[in-house]
Amino acid sequence: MNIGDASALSGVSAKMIRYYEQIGLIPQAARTASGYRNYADADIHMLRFIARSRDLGFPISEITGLLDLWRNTDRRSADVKALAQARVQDLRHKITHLADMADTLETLVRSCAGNERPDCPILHNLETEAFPASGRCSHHAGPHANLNERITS
Amino acid sequence: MNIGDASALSGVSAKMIRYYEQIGLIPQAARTASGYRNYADADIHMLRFIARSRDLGFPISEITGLLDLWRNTDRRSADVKALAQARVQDLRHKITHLADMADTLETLVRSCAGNERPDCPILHNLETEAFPASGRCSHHAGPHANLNERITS
DNA sequence: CTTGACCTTCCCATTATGGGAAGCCCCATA
DNA sequence: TATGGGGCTTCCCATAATGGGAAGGTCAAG
Repeated sequence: MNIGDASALSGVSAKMIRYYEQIGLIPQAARTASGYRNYADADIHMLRFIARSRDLGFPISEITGLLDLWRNTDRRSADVKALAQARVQDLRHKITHLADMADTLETLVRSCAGNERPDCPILHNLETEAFPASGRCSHHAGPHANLNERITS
Repeated sequence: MNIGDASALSGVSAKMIRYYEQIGLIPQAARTASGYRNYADADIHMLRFIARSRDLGFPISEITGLLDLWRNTDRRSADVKALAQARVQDLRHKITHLADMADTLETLVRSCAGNERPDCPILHNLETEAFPASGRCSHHAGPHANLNERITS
């Protein structure tokens, strides 16, 4: 099966399949004589597993471990659970952060007349709110600080 | 005042100050004879405004407009409010998405024994959950689809 | 005058994804 | 059989915002 079919069946774009192969998330695909990648049903299965993992917020760096556990029939379900739990915590953390921003902004929005006059508490807040206080921080984020995890809608 | 002082006073890293200048978010800084950037209090003010805007989740692309409104004393507060409202909506949308993922994962986590045995409903779900259904989508995200908005903690 | 702290520019890395070009391959239809 | 269109290959580029680090100039204090 060519990469186009694998893509259609797994829901992972051909671009991404090649990328996953390139970064070593999935093994090198078999090739036909003319160089076309060739996939079997087991590969589709794996691609779907990856897609679903991405959907649930796992970064690729964690999916490596997830795939290892998946393939290892001697795994301990506790290990899987631990990975998932960490992910949930991370998600909750991000949600809290976003909700804090949204709440603050919403409060400001409600306090703004939203008319033809120029005076606006939103701008006032942006202008004067304390900087060393508040949640602002410049320290290095952890390995999973990014939020671009299959959130495309 | 040199860039280091401007950074300390505004809370924006020197790297970012240069970057903001480079992409045109802020005007070219004045330079001393030897080429050092020179900042005045008004510049610090502007940098703080930007930092606070980032804190509240505004992407840089929107801060341009925010700065314009800030400087324009003929502005209508309605325009500011509209920008902020859109931002709130966006944040809520992202929160919903993350919460959906977290809830699904949490359900799976709760159903997993987490012991020495290999059987695990989490892996089972990742393996078999339908792909065309669920929230998976490959369509292009809008201009503000990224979630990397000063979420570093 | 030296030294160390600061500044400059330039390049690179990050995350996951898509766009697009140049060129080869394969099959169906004329 | 020839040809065309669609699929495949690799390679480079862009995204958003941020930091790291190197090579080299500058400034101020000792």
